[in-house]
Amino acid sequence: MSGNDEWLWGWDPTPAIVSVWADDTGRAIVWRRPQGGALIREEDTFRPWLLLSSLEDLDVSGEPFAREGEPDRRAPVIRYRELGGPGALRFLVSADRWSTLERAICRGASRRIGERITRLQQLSRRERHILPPDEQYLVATGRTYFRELSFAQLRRVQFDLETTGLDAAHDRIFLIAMRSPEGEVGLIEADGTDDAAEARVLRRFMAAVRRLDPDVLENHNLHGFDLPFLHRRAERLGLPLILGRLDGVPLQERAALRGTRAASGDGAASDRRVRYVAPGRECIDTLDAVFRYDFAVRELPGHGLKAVARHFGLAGEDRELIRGDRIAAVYRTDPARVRRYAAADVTEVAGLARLLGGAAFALARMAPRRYERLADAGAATGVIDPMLVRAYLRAGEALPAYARSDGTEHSGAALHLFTSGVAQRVVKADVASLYPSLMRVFRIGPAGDHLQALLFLVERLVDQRLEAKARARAAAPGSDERFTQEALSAAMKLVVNSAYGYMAAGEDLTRFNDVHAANEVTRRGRETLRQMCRALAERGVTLLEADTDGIYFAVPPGWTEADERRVVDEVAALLPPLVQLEFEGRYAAMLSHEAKNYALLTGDGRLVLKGVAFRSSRAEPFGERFLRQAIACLLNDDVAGVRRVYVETVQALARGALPTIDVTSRVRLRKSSEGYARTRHERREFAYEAMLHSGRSHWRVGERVLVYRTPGGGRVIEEVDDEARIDDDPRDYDRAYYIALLRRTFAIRLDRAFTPDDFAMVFADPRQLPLFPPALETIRPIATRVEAEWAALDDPVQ
DNA sequence: TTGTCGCGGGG
DNA sequence: GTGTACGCGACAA
Repeated sequence: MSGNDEWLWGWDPTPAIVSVWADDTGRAIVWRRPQGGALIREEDTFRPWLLLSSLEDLDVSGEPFAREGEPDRRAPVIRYRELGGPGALRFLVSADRWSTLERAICRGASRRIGERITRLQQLSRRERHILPPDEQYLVATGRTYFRELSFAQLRRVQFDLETTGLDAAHDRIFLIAMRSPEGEVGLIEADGTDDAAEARVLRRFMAAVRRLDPDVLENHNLHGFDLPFLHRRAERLGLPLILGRLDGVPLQERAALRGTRAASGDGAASDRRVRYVAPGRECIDTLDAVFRYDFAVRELPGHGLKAVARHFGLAGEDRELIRGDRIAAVYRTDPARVRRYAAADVTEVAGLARLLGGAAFALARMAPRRYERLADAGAATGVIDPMLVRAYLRAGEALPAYARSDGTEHSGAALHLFTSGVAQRVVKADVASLYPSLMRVFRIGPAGDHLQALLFLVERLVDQRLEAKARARAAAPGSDERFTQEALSAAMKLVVNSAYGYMAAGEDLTRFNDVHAANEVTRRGRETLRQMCRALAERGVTLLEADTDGIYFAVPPGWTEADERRVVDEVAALLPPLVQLEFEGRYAAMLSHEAKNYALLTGDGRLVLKGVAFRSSRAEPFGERFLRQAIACLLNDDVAGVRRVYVETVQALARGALPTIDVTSRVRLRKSSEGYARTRHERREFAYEAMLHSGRSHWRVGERVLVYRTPGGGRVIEEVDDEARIDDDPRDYDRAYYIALLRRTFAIRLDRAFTPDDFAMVFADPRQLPLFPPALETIRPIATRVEAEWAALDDPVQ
């Protein structure tokens, strides 16, 4: 083990920390659950601290202070240590409590700059580095969460509110579902509709939280809906909302960009955004995990609980679905349905949290931050920055000041479209973790990081990740150990892949960002991609598309998979060590439409669509289905089939044979009916006109509807969750409009596959031309070289 | 047409 | 003492 592994994992061995609460008085409360058993609460103390670039403010403050370890008769409570190295923030100043530091430094600073300052945060960011108390504690002690504890040993409770609406100003909570760590679902229901009944629900909820005593509270959109709603209702009812482990301490606020708008004292909405904190417990929002997941994978149909649970196979066959704005009404007539619905919610959340939550859990073993902060932080600024700060302080080195921008723009990755249209025998090759590899090969790290701590983190985490993956493979499937090692591996991957993003982060975001270093990484990346493209082209393949770290190319007829692998290996051998080009997959055919927009046909006949041109959640279902069918024919070299699909779709539309649902698109109403009434005379908007035309003169902001065009305007179909009412099928849609739309927005996505004349023939109006003109037989899909891209292959990289 | 802003989710 | 994505639609210029 390398001595500097402290930079990765901290150094204090205290196991099983499940929550930390620290305050300005230097008191820290640490909750631990060794081996997943009984909870232990420990009191600790620490000296609140900050970093300063000079001691001048302390000097002029008149407050006695002294270097650490230096005897002084006046026994000052403020002590400092001067850190080494070239960094600007070189004085680590501490006191027995924060207010002592604040008073002294602010007094001095006020004198120095001739302006009254009362908070240390008011000092220029160049002059100080301040962490919240819990992070001061974790950085100073080298402790981290969850040592020797598995995810399964955490006590996690899920809860979900059912309310009469979305607006906490007048809607109420009438039911709360809870799921215990043992998997039991309980319901707390209102026994009336007045304040007193709702207050009883809240009190029973607080008691249940106290009794179950979870380390973690979870729900989907917990920070966006449930906690703010609870907070607001409790405030209205004059009830202190105590969900944490500190006696009598209600929910606290913390600033968070992705939080909800805080109500200022007078009740008016302020610009400040907050998230709520329950001291002693960690509030984990599965929506954050879903975002983080989909950011990398980009596969989810939506981010809502129901859609995600279904996507991951967590939803039961008989999952109860109720449209959001019907829940309260359904509860009055059929409460059992709402109970099943709420129970399904908490059950799915528990599954989702386990499925996607491992990475954040593992991150909390590394970075000196609370688990709930690591779950919602961006990986670069939220994880790496605290780790680097801890590394520097551990090494006794000063932190650099925020680098002033010299105006250099950040330059990005390369993207080349070499060929558009249809290609057969397609291979995908890519470099795993290109940017971290380039950082290692060329020793590219931030200029201000003279300890090269970021490079050290990347190198050690790449190695340790291989070990974690091996341990995961060795563990029994489904076991705790397997889960833990996979989670560690995922967390390490997240950190490694964020190292580049960390350097590219905005100038005030991180201590060590460096746009020049980031640009050097992308420049090397572009160079490497270009080198791979050239080397492949020299070996007789047809380049199709190259993006950042991956290349699609087509091989000549007669090549076997062994030939394909051989060229990839040959090209891989030309690259720097550590930059590993891999054979990623092979496909029967590809339709390349635009850069990042293409369709692939796999060897076993599956169609994979990528890019907004082919995957749009807003597209009308008939168009989406047409695209899938037509592209499947096209990639199977069946042009007559493309024509047939087109003709059939046109005819079905013309006859009104398609159900109405197939021509709808999904919209969200952002203006209220009153709001739209005010602007309607200036500007008519289709979705609202469709509402009015359907006899819906009142709606709520945020309501989702399915809209479609009729000859006179438009109409709407309501949705029950993601399911439309299938009995709502008047088929009064504007047939000519949808036939035109089919060609204008869907057929056009196959235009790269044909010459203009052939395209006109394949997609000719079947009502004016023969359905299957004989010339169709001779039409073959084409591919077109983008000559400029090929020519530029030999240019020097910018 | 082009640029800026806000959303994504929850009942 | 907070800090992202990315692509899209709505709206303003």
